Amino acid sequence: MVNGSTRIRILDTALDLFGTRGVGTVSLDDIADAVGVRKQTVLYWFKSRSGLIDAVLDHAADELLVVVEAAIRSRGDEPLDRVDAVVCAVFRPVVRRPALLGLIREVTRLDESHINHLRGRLSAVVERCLSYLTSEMEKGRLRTCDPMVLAGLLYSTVSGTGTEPIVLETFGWEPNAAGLRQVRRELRGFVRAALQPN
Amino acid sequence: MVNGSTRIRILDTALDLFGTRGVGTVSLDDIADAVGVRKQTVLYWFKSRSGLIDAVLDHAADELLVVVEAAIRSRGDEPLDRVDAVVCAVFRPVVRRPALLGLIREVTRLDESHINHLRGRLSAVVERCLSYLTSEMEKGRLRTCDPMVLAGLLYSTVSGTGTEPIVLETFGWEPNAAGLRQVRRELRGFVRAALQPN
DNA sequence: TCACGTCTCTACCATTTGGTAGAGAAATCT
DNA sequence: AGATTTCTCTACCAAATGGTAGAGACGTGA
Repeated sequence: MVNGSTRIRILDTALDLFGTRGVGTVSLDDIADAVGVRKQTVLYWFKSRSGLIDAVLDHAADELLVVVEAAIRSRGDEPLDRVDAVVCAVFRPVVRRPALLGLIREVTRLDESHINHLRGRLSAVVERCLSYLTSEMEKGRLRTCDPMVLAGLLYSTVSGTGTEPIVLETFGWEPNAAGLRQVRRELRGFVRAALQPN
Repeated sequence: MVNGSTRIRILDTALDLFGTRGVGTVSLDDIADAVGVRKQTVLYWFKSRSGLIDAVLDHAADELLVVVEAAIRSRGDEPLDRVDAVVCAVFRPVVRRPALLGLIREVTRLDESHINHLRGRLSAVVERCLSYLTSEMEKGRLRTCDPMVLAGLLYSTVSGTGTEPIVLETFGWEPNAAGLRQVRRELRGFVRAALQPN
């Protein structure tokens, strides 16, 4: 009953492949090869491709939740600082594990059942963010707007920056450590400017 | 030598399917079925799957370029208004042809040759945008920052909003005409606030 | 009328896909 | 030791994939 190491390795590898190449284009054989195992071993641990996808989504949600929760609690009272902390927190996986946000983004290509699965896992954090944004707007400490759409915009901006290095390269950006810091700095400035109360 | 109608229909259908379901998960049979024709007809018009992909990317770039070029010229001198016009212009396909931005976003999943192909088609517009942003920043009429990264952020924000309705739904958004207008309004406000000179 | 280019079709093919069946090694329990 | 559970393997399979070969229908120009 122990081990789990093979299972975990499959999960990690699948997350990377799904996130970088897209769920639909990665076969069980691809994953098995990358892990160094046969496809049938993958099917032993996860009863079907669809089951594996759900498990990987769980895995990704877990990783993301930890990061975001920690960031929300970390910094003081000022809302711009808190949002900034979350932005930075979400930006970290962009550097360390690009596949993570790439996978979340894949949600658009999945079918209803997987979408609902992931939604269930993320709804708690979403609720927290929304009520936080709402209350700070009411206090006049954030630019007033529709918090729901604002949250979506924030997500899009951060996730797009992280998951589309190729697009940024088209705009002339150079993909190295210094470039990444630069992108993060501008991203924070952009978000800050967009949220400033008027 | 005339006709072309079948070719165009294939191109249009492929754009829609590639853009909404992802390039990697759409087969030639899928496209042929949707057009109402056999796979071999598709392969008559485009010598291979890869050739079709390039042709579809061209098709998409054309459609996008027309829209953006028109918007850039359309409005007065004030940079915030111009950027706003471009945002609205890019937002229109979001409503009318969601697959268009979805396809552009697929670039991340494509291989080098297709990426370079698309880049070649879009580089002119990108250059124009960058030099415009730079000059307006120098005149102090836009918030000063790295124009390259700013352009990337703008793209991410608009494209993310348009291509991830499912994510927005997770935040509670309702996908109907009124909801779309709401999203566009907030998006414009968000961008305006982020670009305001300080 | 005949030849030719245009367009779509049927018939195949080798490869890859997700998935099943079940054998065999190794550890764990009794 | 013997029995059982855990884990990975080989050997298949039916369906779907991108692609080739080539026939036949169609209109157009000479």
